[in-house]
Amino acid sequence: MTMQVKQLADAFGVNKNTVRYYTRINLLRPSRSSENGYRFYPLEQQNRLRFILSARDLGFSIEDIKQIFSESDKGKTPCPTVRVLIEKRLAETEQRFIEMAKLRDKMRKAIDTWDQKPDKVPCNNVICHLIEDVELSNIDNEQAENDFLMGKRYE
Amino acid sequence: MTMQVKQLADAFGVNKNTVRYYTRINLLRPSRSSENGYRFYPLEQQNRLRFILSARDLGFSIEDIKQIFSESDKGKTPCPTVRVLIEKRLAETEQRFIEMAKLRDKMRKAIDTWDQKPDKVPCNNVICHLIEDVELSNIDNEQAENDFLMGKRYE
DNA sequence: CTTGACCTGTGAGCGACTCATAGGTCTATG
DNA sequence: CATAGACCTATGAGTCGCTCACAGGTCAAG
Repeated sequence: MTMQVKQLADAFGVNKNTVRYYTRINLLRPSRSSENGYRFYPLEQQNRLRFILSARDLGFSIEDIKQIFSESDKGKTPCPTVRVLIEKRLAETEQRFIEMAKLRDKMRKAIDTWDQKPDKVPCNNVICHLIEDVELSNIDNEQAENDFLMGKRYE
Repeated sequence: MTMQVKQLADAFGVNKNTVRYYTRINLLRPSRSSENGYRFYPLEQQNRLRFILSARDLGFSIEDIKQIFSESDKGKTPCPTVRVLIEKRLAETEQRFIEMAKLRDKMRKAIDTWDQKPDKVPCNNVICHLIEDVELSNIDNEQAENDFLMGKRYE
């Protein structure tokens, strides 16, 4: 029932160094063998790891998870905190999503136009004309694209 | 014509620490005052910075840019390398885009279902039921979503 | 001659791991 | 009972691309 590092890591499909890392930063709190210092993770700690992985999966940061634990460990409900935190993380994720989409489109467009262009040797001030020409054809109407990319919230 | 750090940074709208960082890692190679060691960036180096920023904007990594320079500095055309590298970076960007989209949807869905749910105090094995219940309703048909998210390549 | 705006190099911090190092412990087999 | 090999330990460094802090040197203007 109680597990050592490798057992626990294998049971949850994570790197054993990740388990050690979570232990190091005090997210997991195994008991220790007084003989050899080995960590032992009882059921409670296994549940803790399961929780950490679920929260991570939902986009919470390590700091978020620490904060959640700091409330639940006192017997307080962490739910209000969780509701606030996820809104922050969602906003960040949406921002990153938009940035990825823009970058993706920029790259695709570049590759597309480069197909027609020859390789060139660098000459005074021009290092790679492919890259340096991209900006020139970079007239974008960002807001329209944003509105599209954002999609609709469930309502 | 030749510029010091702050001038250069201001001219291109970047942090002066970024200019120093690029200099530190040998992407920029200013001349130095023999008296006080100050850096001076002539026109050639200003163009180099412009290039770095364009390449960065297109999703190239610092290592990529180093590689591009290592060819252009020898007078060789960096274009074939550039064409190969951007395909790699595009693949990564697409991957990250998909991950952001999935995460975003997961978070939105969670927030949506949480609206109906009460706050609860943690009790045996359950730290935050909001987070721990998400997995349960996590039956997704990933591939269909992927195909949608990927969009079409320009063809 | 002091103020304040510039400059220098180096080292640390960010996030969330992941790996390397160097060594201790346990179990099974010859 | 010795040894191999699979486990364990702690700690520090590496990843990426900056960004900032520190401690101090330099310069032009009032």
